Amino acid sequence: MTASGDGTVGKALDVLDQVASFGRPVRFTELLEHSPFPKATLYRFVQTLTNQRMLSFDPDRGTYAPGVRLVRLAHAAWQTASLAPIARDEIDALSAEVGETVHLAQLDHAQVIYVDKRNAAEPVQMFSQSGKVGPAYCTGVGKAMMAYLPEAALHDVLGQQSYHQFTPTTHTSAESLQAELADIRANGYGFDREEHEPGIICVAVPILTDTNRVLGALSVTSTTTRTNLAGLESLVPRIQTTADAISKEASQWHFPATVTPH
Amino acid sequence: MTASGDGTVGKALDVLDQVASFGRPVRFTELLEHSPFPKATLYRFVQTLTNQRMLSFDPDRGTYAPGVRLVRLAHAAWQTASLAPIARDEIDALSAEVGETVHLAQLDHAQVIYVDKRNAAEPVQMFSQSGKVGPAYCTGVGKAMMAYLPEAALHDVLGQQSYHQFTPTTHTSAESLQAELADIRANGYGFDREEHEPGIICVAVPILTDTNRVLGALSVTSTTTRTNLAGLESLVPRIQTTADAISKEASQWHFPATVTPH
DNA sequence: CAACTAGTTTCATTATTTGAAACTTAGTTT
DNA sequence: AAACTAAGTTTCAAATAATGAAACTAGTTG
Repeated sequence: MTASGDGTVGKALDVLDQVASFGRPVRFTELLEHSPFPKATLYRFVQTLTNQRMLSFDPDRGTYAPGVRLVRLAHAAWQTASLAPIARDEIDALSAEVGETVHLAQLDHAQVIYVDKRNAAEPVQMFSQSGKVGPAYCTGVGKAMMAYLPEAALHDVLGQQSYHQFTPTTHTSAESLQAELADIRANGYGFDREEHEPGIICVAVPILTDTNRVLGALSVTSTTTRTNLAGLESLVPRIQTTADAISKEASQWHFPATVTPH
Repeated sequence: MTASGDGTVGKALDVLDQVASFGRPVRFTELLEHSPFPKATLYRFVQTLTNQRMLSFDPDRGTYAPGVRLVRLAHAAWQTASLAPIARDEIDALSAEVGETVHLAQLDHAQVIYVDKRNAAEPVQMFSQSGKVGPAYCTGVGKAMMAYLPEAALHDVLGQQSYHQFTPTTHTSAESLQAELADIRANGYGFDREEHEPGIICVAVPILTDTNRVLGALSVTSTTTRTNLAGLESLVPRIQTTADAISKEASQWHFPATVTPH
Protein backbone atom coordinates (compact mmCIF):
# COMPACT_ATOMS: atom_id res chain seq x y z
CA MET A 1 0.00 0.00 0.00
CA THR A 2 2.69 2.48 1.03
CA ALA A 3 5.66 0.78 -0.66
CA SER A 4 8.21 2.79 1.26
CA GLY A 5 11.38 0.84 0.63
CA ASP A 6 14.10 1.48 3.21
CA GLY A 7 15.18 -2.13 3.40
CA THR A 8 14.01 -4.61 5.94
CA VAL A 9 13.02 -2.04 8.53
CA GLY A 10 10.79 -0.16 6.11
CA LYS A 11 9.06 -3.36 5.09
CA ALA A 12 8.48 -4.38 8.68
CA LEU A 13 6.98 -0.99 9.47
CA ASP A 14 4.71 -1.31 6.45
CA VAL A 15 3.39 -4.51 7.95
CA LEU A 16 2.87 -2.71 11.23
CA ASP A 17 0.91 0.02 9.48
CA GLN A 18 -1.15 -2.57 7.71
CA VAL A 19 -2.14 -4.23 10.95
CA ALA A 20 -2.94 -0.86 12.48
CA SER A 21 -5.04 0.14 9.49
CA PHE A 22 -7.43 -2.74 10.03
CA GLY A 23 -8.66 -1.09 13.17
CA ARG A 24 -9.38 -4.47 14.71
CA PRO A 25 -7.52 -7.65 15.58
CA VAL A 26 -6.68 -9.49 12.41
CA ARG A 27 -5.81 -13.03 11.33
CA PHE A 28 -2.61 -13.97 9.57
CA THR A 29 -4.45 -15.05 6.45
CA GLU A 30 -6.33 -11.77 6.25
CA LEU A 31 -3.07 -9.91 6.30
CA LEU A 32 -1.64 -12.22 3.69
CA GLU A 33 -4.51 -11.51 1.31
CA HIS A 34 -3.79 -7.80 1.48
CA SER A 35 -0.03 -8.07 1.58
CA PRO A 36 2.51 -7.77 -1.21
CA PHE A 37 4.78 -10.22 0.63
CA PRO A 38 4.84 -13.97 0.16
CA LYS A 39 3.56 -16.15 2.95
CA ALA A 40 6.85 -17.03 4.59
CA THR A 41 8.13 -13.48 4.47
CA LEU A 42 5.02 -11.97 5.96
CA TYR A 43 5.03 -14.69 8.56
CA ARG A 44 8.53 -13.85 9.67
CA PHE A 45 7.74 -10.14 9.87
CA VAL A 46 4.70 -10.74 11.97
CA GLN A 47 6.76 -13.00 14.24
CA THR A 48 9.49 -10.45 14.61
CA LEU A 49 7.09 -7.63 15.35
CA THR A 50 5.30 -9.76 17.90
CA ASN A 51 8.61 -10.66 19.55
CA GLN A 52 9.34 -6.98 19.70
CA ARG A 53 5.93 -6.34 21.22
CA MET A 54 5.07 -3.92 18.46
CA LEU A 55 2.26 -6.34 17.71
CA SER A 56 0.35 -8.34 20.26
CA PHE A 57 -0.94 -11.81 19.50
CA ASP A 58 -4.14 -13.16 20.97
CA PRO A 59 -3.60 -16.92 21.21
CA ASP A 60 -7.28 -17.59 21.98
CA ARG A 61 -8.39 -16.09 18.70
CA GLY A 62 -5.23 -16.28 16.62
CA THR A 63 -5.31 -12.57 15.91
CA TYR A 64 -2.74 -9.82 15.77
CA ALA A 65 -3.20 -6.23 16.89
CA PRO A 66 -0.91 -3.26 17.43
CA GLY A 67 1.02 -3.85 20.64
CA VAL A 68 1.23 -1.88 23.83
CA ARG A 69 4.89 -1.07 23.25
CA LEU A 70 3.56 1.44 20.77
CA VAL A 71 1.49 3.12 23.43
CA ARG A 72 4.60 3.52 25.48
CA LEU A 73 6.72 4.83 22.63
CA ALA A 74 3.95 7.20 21.69
CA HIS A 75 3.92 8.59 25.17
CA ALA A 76 7.54 9.53 24.62
CA ALA A 77 6.75 10.90 21.17
CA TRP A 78 3.88 12.95 22.43
CA GLN A 79 5.93 14.33 25.26
CA THR A 80 9.12 15.18 23.43
CA ALA A 81 8.20 15.55 19.78
CA SER A 82 4.77 17.04 19.84
CA LEU A 83 3.80 20.56 20.62
CA ALA A 84 1.13 19.37 23.02
CA PRO A 85 2.97 19.59 26.33
CA ILE A 86 4.46 22.95 25.41
CA ALA A 87 1.18 24.32 24.19
CA ARG A 88 -0.95 23.02 27.01
CA ASP A 89 -1.50 26.16 29.04
CA GLU A 90 -1.83 28.38 26.00
CA ILE A 91 -4.51 26.17 24.52
CA ASP A 92 -6.35 25.99 27.80
CA ALA A 93 -6.45 29.75 27.93
CA LEU A 94 -7.48 30.15 24.31
CA SER A 95 -10.23 27.60 24.58
CA ALA A 96 -11.60 29.18 27.74
CA GLU A 97 -11.61 32.61 26.14
CA VAL A 98 -13.22 31.80 22.83
CA GLY A 99 -15.54 29.12 24.16
CA GLU A 100 -15.16 26.94 21.08
CA THR A 101 -13.33 23.74 20.22
CA VAL A 102 -9.59 24.23 19.77
CA HIS A 103 -7.41 21.78 17.84
CA LEU A 104 -3.63 21.50 17.86
CA ALA A 105 -2.32 19.57 14.87
CA GLN A 106 0.92 18.53 13.22
CA LEU A 107 1.77 17.14 9.82
CA ASP A 108 2.76 13.52 9.34
CA HIS A 109 3.65 12.57 5.82
CA ALA A 110 0.70 13.96 3.95
CA GLN A 111 -1.81 13.73 6.73
CA VAL A 112 -2.86 15.81 9.67
CA ILE A 113 -2.43 14.39 13.15
CA TYR A 114 -4.36 15.98 15.95
CA VAL A 115 -2.05 16.03 18.94
CA ASP A 116 -4.34 17.87 21.31
CA LYS A 117 -7.85 19.20 21.60
CA ARG A 118 -9.95 21.31 23.92
CA ASN A 119 -13.64 21.10 23.86
CA ALA A 120 -14.87 23.99 25.94
CA ALA A 121 -17.80 21.93 27.15
CA GLU A 122 -16.69 18.37 27.95
CA PRO A 123 -13.51 17.30 29.62
CA VAL A 124 -10.85 15.86 27.35
CA GLN A 125 -10.79 12.28 26.22
CA MET A 126 -7.37 10.76 26.29
CA PHE A 127 -5.94 8.93 23.29
CA SER A 128 -9.32 8.81 21.72
CA GLN A 129 -8.65 12.22 20.28
CA SER A 130 -4.90 12.60 20.41
CA GLY A 131 -3.34 10.65 17.57
CA LYS A 132 -6.41 10.88 15.38
CA VAL A 133 -5.61 11.34 11.72
CA GLY A 134 -7.33 13.54 9.19
CA PRO A 135 -6.91 14.62 5.56
CA ALA A 136 -4.70 17.68 4.95
CA TYR A 137 -6.41 19.11 1.85
CA CYS A 138 -9.80 19.76 3.41
CA THR A 139 -9.08 20.79 6.96
CA GLY A 140 -8.19 24.23 8.26
CA VAL A 141 -5.09 23.06 10.05
CA GLY A 142 -3.95 20.99 7.09
CA LYS A 143 -4.15 23.89 4.68
CA ALA A 144 -2.54 26.30 7.14
CA MET A 145 0.48 24.00 7.40
CA MET A 146 0.71 23.23 3.70
CA ALA A 147 0.67 26.95 2.91
CA TYR A 148 4.05 27.35 4.60
CA LEU A 149 5.74 24.19 3.37
CA PRO A 150 8.86 24.62 1.23
CA GLU A 151 8.38 24.01 -2.51
CA ALA A 152 9.65 20.44 -2.62
CA ALA A 153 7.79 19.23 0.43
CA LEU A 154 4.57 20.87 -0.74
CA HIS A 155 4.79 19.22 -4.13
CA ASP A 156 5.16 15.90 -2.40
CA VAL A 157 2.25 16.44 -0.07
CA LEU A 158 -0.05 17.78 -2.77
CA GLY A 159 0.58 14.69 -4.84
CA GLN A 160 -0.45 12.42 -2.00
CA GLN A 161 -3.85 13.90 -1.28
CA SER A 162 -6.89 11.91 -2.34
CA TYR A 163 -9.09 14.91 -3.19
CA HIS A 164 -12.19 13.03 -2.27
CA GLN A 165 -15.19 15.35 -2.40
CA PHE A 166 -16.74 15.22 1.06
CA THR A 167 -18.98 18.25 0.53
CA PRO A 168 -19.79 20.70 -2.28
CA THR A 169 -16.97 23.00 -1.15
CA THR A 170 -14.20 20.39 -0.91
CA HIS A 171 -11.18 21.06 -3.11
CA THR A 172 -11.02 18.39 -5.76
CA SER A 173 -7.70 19.21 -7.37
CA ALA A 174 -4.21 20.29 -6.44
CA GLU A 175 -4.66 23.40 -8.57
CA SER A 176 -7.63 24.91 -6.74
CA LEU A 177 -6.03 23.95 -3.46
CA GLN A 178 -2.78 25.66 -4.38
CA ALA A 179 -4.63 28.86 -5.22
CA GLU A 180 -6.10 28.91 -1.74
CA LEU A 181 -2.72 28.17 -0.17
CA ALA A 182 -1.39 31.36 -1.77
CA ASP A 183 -4.24 33.29 -0.12
CA ILE A 184 -3.49 31.72 3.22
CA ARG A 185 0.18 32.65 2.91
CA ALA A 186 -0.84 36.21 2.11
CA ASN A 187 -3.25 36.51 5.06
CA GLY A 188 -1.48 34.39 7.62
CA TYR A 189 -4.61 32.33 8.28
CA GLY A 190 -7.13 30.15 6.50
CA PHE A 191 -10.61 28.70 6.81
CA ASP A 192 -12.36 25.42 6.53
CA ARG A 193 -15.52 26.36 4.65
CA GLU A 194 -17.53 23.21 5.40
CA GLU A 195 -15.05 21.33 3.23
CA HIS A 196 -14.90 18.22 5.34
CA GLU A 197 -18.27 18.15 7.09
CA PRO A 198 -21.37 20.16 6.26
CA GLY A 199 -22.10 22.76 8.91
CA ILE A 200 -18.62 22.63 10.40
CA ILE A 201 -16.34 25.63 9.83
CA CYS A 202 -13.02 26.71 11.30
CA VAL A 203 -10.19 29.23 11.22
CA ALA A 204 -6.64 27.97 11.42
CA VAL A 205 -3.23 29.60 11.78
CA PRO A 206 0.13 27.93 11.33
CA ILE A 207 2.71 27.63 14.09
CA LEU A 208 6.13 28.44 12.63
CA THR A 209 9.70 28.61 13.87
CA ASP A 210 11.65 31.85 13.53
CA THR A 211 13.25 30.28 10.47
CA ASN A 212 9.71 29.73 9.13
CA ARG A 213 9.67 25.99 9.36
CA VAL A 214 6.22 24.56 9.94
CA LEU A 215 5.80 23.19 13.44
CA GLY A 216 2.05 22.72 13.48
CA ALA A 217 -1.23 24.55 13.34
CA LEU A 218 -3.92 25.75 15.64
CA SER A 219 -7.61 25.99 14.83
CA VAL A 220 -10.87 27.14 16.34
CA THR A 221 -13.85 25.18 15.11
CA SER A 222 -17.52 26.03 15.21
CA THR A 223 -20.78 25.38 13.38
CA THR A 224 -22.68 27.45 10.85
CA THR A 225 -25.61 27.59 13.23
CA ARG A 226 -23.52 29.28 15.91
CA THR A 227 -21.38 31.65 13.86
CA ASN A 228 -19.99 32.34 10.38
CA LEU A 229 -16.63 32.90 8.74
CA ALA A 230 -16.57 36.59 9.65
CA GLY A 231 -17.22 35.66 13.25
CA LEU A 232 -14.32 33.26 13.24
CA GLU A 233 -12.12 35.77 11.44
CA SER A 234 -12.56 38.19 14.33
CA LEU A 235 -10.82 35.64 16.56
CA VAL A 236 -7.69 35.54 14.41
CA PRO A 237 -5.64 38.09 16.38
CA ARG A 238 -6.29 36.14 19.58
CA ILE A 239 -5.38 32.81 17.95
CA GLN A 240 -2.32 34.37 16.37
CA THR A 241 -1.15 35.44 19.83
CA THR A 242 -1.44 31.87 21.04
CA ALA A 243 0.40 30.52 18.01
CA ASP A 244 3.22 33.01 18.54
CA ALA A 245 3.47 32.13 22.20
CA ILE A 246 3.67 28.43 21.37
CA SER A 247 6.30 29.07 18.73
CA LYS A 248 8.39 31.08 21.16
CA GLU A 249 8.16 28.46 23.85
CA ALA A 250 9.08 25.75 21.38
CA SER A 251 12.20 27.62 20.34
CA GLN A 252 13.33 28.20 23.89
CA TRP A 253 12.43 24.83 25.17
CA HIS A 254 14.23 22.02 23.42
CA PHE A 255 17.72 21.54 24.44
CA PRO A 256 19.85 20.93 27.40
CA ALA A 257 23.20 22.50 28.13
CA THR A 258 25.94 20.16 26.97
CA VAL A 259 26.39 16.46 27.19
CA THR A 260 27.74 14.87 30.31
CA PRO A 261 31.51 14.52 29.71
CA HIS A 262 31.39 10.74 29.65
CA MET B 1 20.85 -1.84 26.66
CA THR B 2 17.97 -4.13 25.77
CA ALA B 3 19.90 -6.38 23.36
CA SER B 4 16.78 -7.90 21.87
CA GLY B 5 18.15 -9.54 18.75
CA ASP B 6 15.53 -10.23 16.09
CA GLY B 7 17.78 -9.17 13.24
CA THR B 8 17.77 -5.79 11.65
CA VAL B 9 14.27 -4.87 12.72
CA GLY B 10 15.01 -5.56 16.37
CA LYS B 11 18.13 -3.45 16.23
CA ALA B 12 16.32 -0.56 14.61
CA LEU B 13 13.64 -0.69 17.27
CA ASP B 14 16.33 -0.69 19.94
CA VAL B 15 17.59 2.55 18.47
CA LEU B 16 14.06 3.91 18.54
CA ASP B 17 13.71 2.99 22.19
CA GLN B 18 17.02 4.58 22.92
CA VAL B 19 15.95 7.88 21.40
CA ALA B 20 12.64 7.70 23.26
CA SER B 21 14.38 6.98 26.54
CA PHE B 22 16.25 10.27 26.42
CA GLY B 23 13.02 12.09 26.97
CA ARG B 24 14.28 15.03 24.98
CA PRO B 25 15.59 15.75 21.47
CA VAL B 26 19.02 14.24 21.10
CA ARG B 27 22.11 14.72 18.89
CA PHE B 28 23.62 11.98 16.78
CA THR B 29 26.83 11.96 18.78
CA GLU B 30 24.98 11.61 22.05
CA LEU B 31 23.25 8.55 20.73
CA LEU B 32 26.53 7.18 19.47
CA GLU B 33 28.12 7.46 22.89
CA HIS B 34 25.39 5.34 24.39
CA SER B 35 25.03 2.96 21.48
CA PRO B 36 26.53 -0.48 20.95
CA PHE B 37 26.59 0.16 17.19
CA PRO B 38 29.50 1.60 15.22
CA LYS B 39 29.10 5.07 13.78
CA ALA B 40 28.09 4.18 10.25
CA THR B 41 25.60 1.56 11.38
CA LEU B 42 23.90 3.81 13.87
CA TYR B 43 23.87 6.55 11.28
CA ARG B 44 22.02 4.37 8.80
CA PHE B 45 19.47 3.29 11.40
CA VAL B 46 18.76 6.83 12.37
CA GLN B 47 18.38 7.76 8.70
CA THR B 48 16.03 4.91 8.02
CA LEU B 49 13.90 5.64 11.06
CA THR B 50 13.73 9.29 10.10
CA ASN B 51 12.73 8.38 6.55
CA GLN B 52 10.02 6.24 8.04
CA ARG B 53 8.93 9.13 10.25
CA MET B 54 9.38 7.03 13.34
CA LEU B 55 11.94 9.65 14.30
CA SER B 56 11.69 13.31 13.53
CA PHE B 57 14.75 15.40 12.80
CA ASP B 58 15.01 19.04 13.74
CA PRO B 59 17.32 20.57 11.13
CA ASP B 60 17.68 23.82 13.09
CA ARG B 61 19.17 22.04 16.05
CA GLY B 62 20.40 18.81 14.52
CA THR B 63 18.41 16.73 16.95
CA TYR B 64 16.31 13.59 16.72
CA ALA B 65 13.14 12.87 18.64
CA PRO B 66 10.44 10.22 18.44
CA GLY B 67 8.28 10.96 15.42
CA VAL B 68 4.62 11.71 15.08
CA ARG B 69 4.00 8.50 13.16
CA LEU B 70 4.28 6.84 16.53
CA VAL B 71 1.47 8.96 17.89
CA ARG B 72 -0.67 7.80 15.05
CA LEU B 73 0.22 4.14 15.41
CA ALA B 74 -0.35 4.40 19.12
CA HIS B 75 -3.80 5.73 18.54
CA ALA B 76 -4.50 2.54 16.65
CA ALA B 77 -2.87 0.48 19.38
CA TRP B 78 -4.82 2.18 22.09
CA GLN B 79 -8.06 1.72 20.22
CA THR B 80 -7.71 -1.87 19.15
CA ALA B 81 -5.22 -3.47 21.49
CA SER B 82 -5.86 -1.80 24.77
CA LEU B 83 -8.72 -2.34 27.14
CA ALA B 84 -9.30 1.39 27.43
CA PRO B 85 -12.06 1.91 24.87
CA ILE B 86 -13.90 -1.19 26.04
CA ALA B 87 -13.53 -0.28 29.67
CA ARG B 88 -14.41 3.38 29.34
CA ASP B 89 -17.93 3.43 30.67
CA GLU B 90 -17.23 0.88 33.37
CA ILE B 91 -14.32 2.90 34.67
CA ASP B 92 -16.31 6.11 34.58
CA ALA B 93 -18.97 4.48 36.70
CA LEU B 94 -16.49 2.94 39.13
CA SER B 95 -14.60 6.16 39.58
CA ALA B 96 -17.76 8.14 40.18
CA GLU B 97 -18.97 5.64 42.75
CA VAL B 98 -15.83 5.23 44.81
CA GLY B 99 -14.64 8.81 44.44
CA GLU B 100 -10.99 7.82 44.20
CA THR B 101 -8.42 7.59 41.42
CA VAL B 102 -8.92 4.56 39.19
CA HIS B 103 -6.14 3.12 37.02
CA LEU B 104 -6.44 0.71 34.14
CA ALA B 105 -3.14 -0.97 33.32
CA GLN B 106 -1.66 -3.62 31.06
CA LEU B 107 1.62 -5.48 31.05
CA ASP B 108 4.33 -4.72 28.51
CA HIS B 109 7.37 -6.90 28.77
CA ALA B 110 8.14 -6.60 32.45
CA GLN B 111 6.62 -3.20 32.99
CA VAL B 112 3.23 -1.80 33.72
CA ILE B 113 1.65 0.54 31.22
CA TYR B 114 -1.19 2.70 32.37
CA VAL B 115 -3.67 2.82 29.52
CA ASP B 116 -6.34 4.86 31.21
CA LYS B 117 -7.02 6.76 34.38
CA ARG B 118 -9.86 8.53 36.15
CA ASN B 119 -9.17 11.08 38.76
CA ALA B 120 -12.50 11.78 40.42
CA ALA B 121 -11.49 15.34 41.16
CA GLU B 122 -9.67 16.88 38.17
CA PRO B 123 -10.50 16.38 34.53
CA VAL B 124 -8.30 13.95 32.68
CA GLN B 125 -4.93 14.87 31.25
CA MET B 126 -4.32 13.36 27.87
CA PHE B 127 -1.14 11.46 27.07
CA SER B 128 0.44 12.66 30.22
CA GLN B 129 -1.09 9.65 31.87
CA SER B 130 -1.98 7.23 29.13
CA GLY B 131 1.16 5.45 28.00
CA LYS B 132 3.00 6.13 31.20
CA VAL B 133 5.19 3.29 32.36
CA GLY B 134 5.71 1.99 35.87
CA PRO B 135 7.50 -0.86 37.64
CA ALA B 136 5.57 -4.11 38.01
CA TYR B 137 7.01 -5.39 41.30
CA CYS B 138 5.88 -2.51 43.51
CA THR B 139 2.54 -1.46 42.12
CA GLY B 140 -0.85 -2.93 42.86
CA VAL B 141 -1.72 -3.46 39.22
CA GLY B 142 1.69 -4.95 38.45
CA LYS B 143 1.42 -7.54 41.19
CA ALA B 144 -2.19 -8.36 40.38
CA MET B 145 -1.18 -9.17 36.81
CA MET B 146 1.96 -11.09 37.72
CA ALA B 147 -0.01 -13.24 40.13
CA TYR B 148 -1.94 -14.75 37.24
CA LEU B 149 0.89 -15.14 34.75
CA PRO B 150 1.73 -18.66 33.60
CA GLU B 151 4.88 -20.19 35.12
CA ALA B 152 7.26 -19.45 32.26
CA ALA B 153 6.14 -15.86 31.68
CA LEU B 154 6.26 -15.13 35.40
CA HIS B 155 9.80 -16.42 35.70
CA ASP B 156 10.78 -14.17 32.88
CA VAL B 157 9.12 -11.10 34.32
CA LEU B 158 10.42 -11.71 37.85
CA GLY B 159 13.95 -11.86 36.50
CA GLN B 160 13.60 -8.51 34.84
CA GLN B 161 12.51 -6.48 37.82
CA SER B 162 15.01 -4.10 39.35
CA TYR B 163 13.84 -4.50 42.95
CA HIS B 164 14.88 -0.99 43.77
CA GLN B 165 13.77 -0.13 47.29
CA PHE B 166 11.59 2.95 46.95
CA THR B 167 10.16 2.76 50.46
CA PRO B 168 10.59 0.58 53.56
CA THR B 169 7.83 -1.75 52.34
CA THR B 170 9.10 -2.28 48.78
CA HIS B 171 9.83 -5.89 47.86
CA THR B 172 13.55 -6.27 47.33
CA SER B 173 13.70 -9.82 46.04
CA ALA B 174 11.85 -12.15 43.72
CA GLU B 175 11.30 -14.50 46.67
CA SER B 176 9.35 -12.15 48.91
CA LEU B 177 7.44 -10.92 45.88
CA GLN B 178 6.52 -14.45 44.87
CA ALA B 179 5.17 -15.16 48.33
CA GLU B 180 2.82 -12.21 48.01
CA LEU B 181 1.77 -13.28 44.52
CA ALA B 182 0.56 -16.58 45.99
CA ASP B 183 -1.58 -14.61 48.45
CA ILE B 184 -2.98 -12.48 45.68
CA ARG B 185 -3.86 -15.57 43.68
CA ALA B 186 -5.62 -17.00 46.74
CA ASN B 187 -7.62 -13.82 47.43
CA GLY B 188 -8.21 -12.56 43.92
CA TYR B 189 -6.89 -9.12 44.77
CA GLY B 190 -3.78 -7.41 46.09
CA PHE B 191 -2.58 -4.21 47.70
CA ASP B 192 0.09 -1.64 47.23
CA ARG B 193 1.20 -1.02 50.81
CA GLU B 194 3.07 2.24 50.18
CA GLU B 195 5.61 0.19 48.24
CA HIS B 196 6.22 2.75 45.55
CA GLU B 197 5.45 6.06 47.22
CA PRO B 198 5.05 6.77 50.93
CA GLY B 199 1.46 7.57 51.81
CA ILE B 200 0.05 6.09 48.62
CA ILE B 201 -1.90 2.83 48.90
CA CYS B 202 -4.11 0.91 46.49
CA VAL B 203 -6.14 -2.22 45.88
CA ALA B 204 -5.89 -3.91 42.53
CA VAL B 205 -7.69 -6.77 40.84
CA PRO B 206 -6.66 -8.56 37.66
CA ILE B 207 -8.76 -8.61 34.52
CA LEU B 208 -8.71 -12.14 33.10
CA THR B 209 -10.17 -13.94 30.12
CA ASP B 210 -12.38 -16.96 30.66
CA THR B 211 -9.32 -19.07 29.87
CA ASN B 212 -7.54 -17.16 32.65
CA ARG B 213 -5.13 -15.26 30.50
CA VAL B 214 -4.12 -11.90 31.95
CA LEU B 215 -5.63 -8.99 30.06
CA GLY B 216 -4.84 -6.19 32.49
CA ALA B 217 -5.59 -4.91 35.93
CA LEU B 218 -7.72 -2.33 37.62
CA SER B 219 -6.85 -0.40 40.75
CA VAL B 220 -8.29 2.13 43.12
CA THR B 221 -5.68 4.38 44.69
CA SER B 222 -5.86 6.50 47.77
CA THR B 223 -3.67 7.96 50.52
CA THR B 224 -3.03 6.86 54.07
CA THR B 225 -4.48 10.13 55.27
CA ARG B 226 -7.82 9.45 53.66
CA THR B 227 -8.26 5.75 54.26
CA ASN B 228 -6.43 2.50 55.06
CA LEU B 229 -6.06 -0.97 53.61
CA ALA B 230 -9.26 -2.19 55.25
CA GLY B 231 -11.11 0.74 53.73
CA LEU B 232 -9.82 -0.15 50.30
CA GLU B 233 -10.53 -3.82 50.86
CA SER B 234 -14.20 -3.01 51.33
CA LEU B 235 -14.29 -1.75 47.75
CA VAL B 236 -13.07 -5.04 46.33
CA PRO B 237 -16.49 -6.50 45.45
CA ARG B 238 -17.36 -3.33 43.53
CA ILE B 239 -14.03 -3.33 41.68
CA GLN B 240 -14.36 -7.04 41.00
CA THR B 241 -17.71 -6.36 39.33
CA THR B 242 -16.11 -3.81 37.05
CA ALA B 243 -13.25 -6.15 36.21
CA ASP B 244 -15.70 -8.93 35.35
CA ALA B 245 -17.74 -6.61 33.18
CA ILE B 246 -14.64 -5.50 31.30
CA SER B 247 -13.52 -9.08 30.83
CA LYS B 248 -16.91 -10.06 29.47
CA GLU B 249 -17.03 -7.16 27.08
CA ALA B 250 -13.51 -7.93 25.90
CA SER B 251 -14.46 -11.51 25.11
CA GLN B 252 -17.57 -10.52 23.19
CA TRP B 253 -16.03 -7.65 21.41
CA HIS B 254 -13.07 -8.50 19.22
CA PHE B 255 -13.95 -10.11 16.00
CA PRO B 256 -15.94 -9.65 12.94
CA ALA B 257 -18.04 -12.33 11.29
CA THR B 258 -15.94 -13.97 8.59
CA VAL B 259 -13.54 -12.59 6.11
CA THR B 260 -14.83 -11.05 2.93
CA PRO B 261 -14.67 -13.83 0.30
CA HIS B 262 -12.04 -12.08 -1.74
C1' DC C 1 46.07 27.47 9.14
C1' DA C 2 46.46 23.45 11.58
C1' DA C 3 43.97 20.68 14.73
C1' DC C 4 39.65 19.33 16.22
C1' DT C 5 34.79 17.99 16.04
C1' DA C 6 30.40 16.40 14.07
C1' DG C 7 28.38 14.41 10.45
C1' DT C 8 28.41 11.73 5.95
C1' DT C 9 29.90 8.49 2.26
C1' DT C 10 32.37 4.42 0.34
C1' DC C 11 32.94 -0.42 -0.65
C1' DA C 12 34.67 -5.10 -0.16
C1' DT C 13 33.27 -8.50 3.23
C1' DT C 14 29.89 -10.79 5.86
C1' DA C 15 25.49 -11.95 7.49
C1' DT C 16 20.62 -11.77 6.79
C1' DT C 17 16.65 -11.94 4.23
C1' DT C 18 14.08 -14.21 0.75
C1' DG C 19 10.32 -17.28 -0.92
C1' DA C 20 8.96 -21.67 -3.31
C1' DA C 21 7.93 -25.69 -1.65
C1' DA C 22 7.38 -29.07 1.70
C1' DC C 23 5.47 -30.06 6.07
C1' DT C 24 2.33 -30.01 10.23
C1' DT C 25 -1.82 -29.52 12.60
C1' DA C 26 -6.56 -29.31 13.24
C1' DG C 27 -10.92 -29.32 11.37
C1' DT C 28 -14.35 -31.16 7.88
C1' DT C 29 -16.21 -34.14 4.61
C1' DT C 30 -17.12 -38.55 2.26
C1' DA D 1 -11.38 -43.84 9.49
C1' DA D 2 -9.42 -42.46 5.35
C1' DA D 3 -9.39 -38.51 2.29
C1' DC D 4 -9.79 -33.72 1.77
C1' DT D 5 -8.99 -28.89 3.19
C1' DA D 6 -7.47 -24.71 5.20
C1' DA D 7 -4.39 -22.26 8.26
C1' DG D 8 -0.20 -21.93 10.05
C1' DT D 9 4.94 -23.21 10.30
C1' DT D 10 9.56 -24.75 8.82
C1' DT D 11 13.40 -25.55 5.41
C1' DC D 12 17.37 -24.22 2.63
C1' DA D 13 20.07 -22.66 -1.39
C1' DA D 14 20.10 -18.31 -3.88
C1' DA D 15 19.66 -13.41 -3.79
C1' DT D 16 20.02 -9.39 -1.28
C1' DA D 17 20.96 -6.32 2.22
C1' DA D 18 23.59 -4.99 6.36
C1' DT D 19 28.10 -4.16 8.18
C1' DG D 20 31.88 -1.12 9.83
C1' DA D 21 36.76 0.50 9.17
C1' DA D 22 38.39 4.05 6.98
C1' DA D 23 38.30 8.00 4.20
C1' DC D 24 36.10 12.27 3.39
C1' DT D 25 33.62 16.85 4.07
C1' DA D 26 32.27 20.86 6.39
C1' DG D 27 32.21 23.61 10.09
C1' DT D 28 34.71 25.39 14.55
C1' DT D 29 38.25 26.67 17.38
C1' DG D 30 42.80 27.62 19.43
